[in-house]
Amino acid sequence: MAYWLFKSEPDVFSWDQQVALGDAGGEWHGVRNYQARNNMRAMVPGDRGFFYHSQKGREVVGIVEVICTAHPDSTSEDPRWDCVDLRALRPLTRAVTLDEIRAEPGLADMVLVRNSRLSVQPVRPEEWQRICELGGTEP
DNA sequence: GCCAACGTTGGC
DNA sequence: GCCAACGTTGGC
Repeated sequence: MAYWLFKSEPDVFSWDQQVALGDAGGEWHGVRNYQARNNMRAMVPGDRGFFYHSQKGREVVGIVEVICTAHPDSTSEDPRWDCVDLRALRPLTRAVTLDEIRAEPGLADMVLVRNSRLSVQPVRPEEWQRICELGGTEP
């Protein structure tokens, strides 16, 4: 199983909205960046992801599950853009902020820190473990 | 709201 | 295929 991180501005699409979609989940649409798209193409059902609030919050707030492989993004006519579907699994007991992540020696090399603009990014197993610990939830 | 970092586009 | 111009993202 692989781990990922999905970024969203809470004003546009928040964790609460993801939760409201229920177990059926929904498309992670709107990504128009090749690197982010390629990451979604590499996903398989069962992969896990952190749900991160950018701009307002700047913190990891929950855990999602990838529920299907990449397919055309229904919000684009352009066949280049694919996306996966996600469903909310559980919130973190407490959100883990970007500042905390930066302050953790073991997390300093996260893509979130190194390339803050990439909206869908891979997470290493040890990073996953550590953020789950900080967030007070099972990995 | 500003600006640095990064990605994309298009002229050559 | 290079690179300048432009647009977007996201932290501050």
